[in-house]
Amino acid sequence: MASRPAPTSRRGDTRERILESATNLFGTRGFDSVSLDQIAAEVGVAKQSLLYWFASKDDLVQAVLANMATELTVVVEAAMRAAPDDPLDRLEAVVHAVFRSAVRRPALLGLLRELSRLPSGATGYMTEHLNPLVARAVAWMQSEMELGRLRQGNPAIIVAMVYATVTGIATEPEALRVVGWQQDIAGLRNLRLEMTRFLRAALTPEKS
Amino acid sequence: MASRPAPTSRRGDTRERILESATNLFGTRGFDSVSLDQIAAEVGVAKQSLLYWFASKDDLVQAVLANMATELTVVVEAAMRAAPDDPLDRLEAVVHAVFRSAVRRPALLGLLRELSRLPSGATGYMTEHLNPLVARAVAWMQSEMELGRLRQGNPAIIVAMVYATVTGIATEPEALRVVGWQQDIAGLRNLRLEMTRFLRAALTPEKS
DNA sequence: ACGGTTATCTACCAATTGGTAGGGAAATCT
DNA sequence: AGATTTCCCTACCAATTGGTAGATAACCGT
Repeated sequence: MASRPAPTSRRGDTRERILESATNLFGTRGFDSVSLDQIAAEVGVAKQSLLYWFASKDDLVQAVLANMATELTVVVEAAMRAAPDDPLDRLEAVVHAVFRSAVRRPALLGLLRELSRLPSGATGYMTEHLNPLVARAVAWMQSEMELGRLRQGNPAIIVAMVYATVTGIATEPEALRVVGWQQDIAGLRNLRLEMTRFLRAALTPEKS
Repeated sequence: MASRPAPTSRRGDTRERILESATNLFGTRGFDSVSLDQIAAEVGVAKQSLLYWFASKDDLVQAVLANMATELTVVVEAAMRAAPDDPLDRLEAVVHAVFRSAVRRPALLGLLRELSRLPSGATGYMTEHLNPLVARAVAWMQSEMELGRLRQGNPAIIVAMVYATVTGIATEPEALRVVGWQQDIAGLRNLRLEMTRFLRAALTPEKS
């Protein structure tokens, strides 16, 4: 009685497909709002298959976060390396890269914002994971300030502020729709340009 | 058999106490993550008392959002009226007021960010509620731009960007802690000043 | 003093949650 | 070939979820 359908011939990418779906759902709807059943349904697999690959929901969350951290790190570092030397140009390149990633995959920055809701254990893990990236950003900004190539200020807070601006814009399309922004290709381009000008203006050194 | 404890002599403020707790919990932990039992426990009342005052969880959410919208509107409009005429000073005053509210009550802006997760029905309701406020902000910014008293740009997007910056900073203390910010009174003051300088720099008109 | 309204409670309930137990097909190893 | 491991499944389960039913006590106007 060959009643059970053959394993649907999906190649051994189940684990990655779970991670993919979980990332998108967690990042857009929040951790608690997404059930294992929903993820399983989207992947097209039984819930217990999730629990085979990830021992618990917490484990899955952690894997998703780790994934996101490395993905983000790769994007930022690649943009950083390829960018010109002038700090404003460089910042623009990084923001552009992150923004493009976020548009293609809104869950990416959404996950970052979800961190505040986690039982603080995972937060610690993540900060540890992202700390090198953040520390380098702060150090870089500080040194550029000292060279007078960026506006003076508290580099740590300013890094946080740039992060807040980009993340907020990228993860809250509602806020943009409320002010009447059109979500099409032209609108997206315009948004990016406007954001770039905003950040440039915010960070350009005062001509002393 | 006077076994049941007398209604604890709490004055008829149950409804407001429910709204208060619900606002804080929803705003900090998210809608789906907070159960009616949790709210009831915090208020010190049976869950069915919540359902007496609010027919369903959705009703409660809606009431919380309406509350938040008016509260925010009051804060912004009061600051707007009391502020000086210069647009940068005025913006600073409004940001200051909103920021102070948000620090005292982190859930306020947190709720705003939660909107993206709602089943889009409530989103529509909220945009309708907040639209006047937003529309006036955009119109004001546009006219000031035309007068050359603010940096030129797309006023709608810039309003959204200022919102994103302030909201992000106010609702994501984790992001600040990652960059090494100290959450004390001095740190808070410093944060506010730095944010003000950031926004001023971003919006000051280019000397043509 | 009394009938209705107001406000709160206890007792349930069906659905959903994250998770366990264990079975079976297929691939891999010896 | 036979044993073992890998991968996914069906069948359950206890706890929690939002919500219903209905009782009870206090208050209120008459």
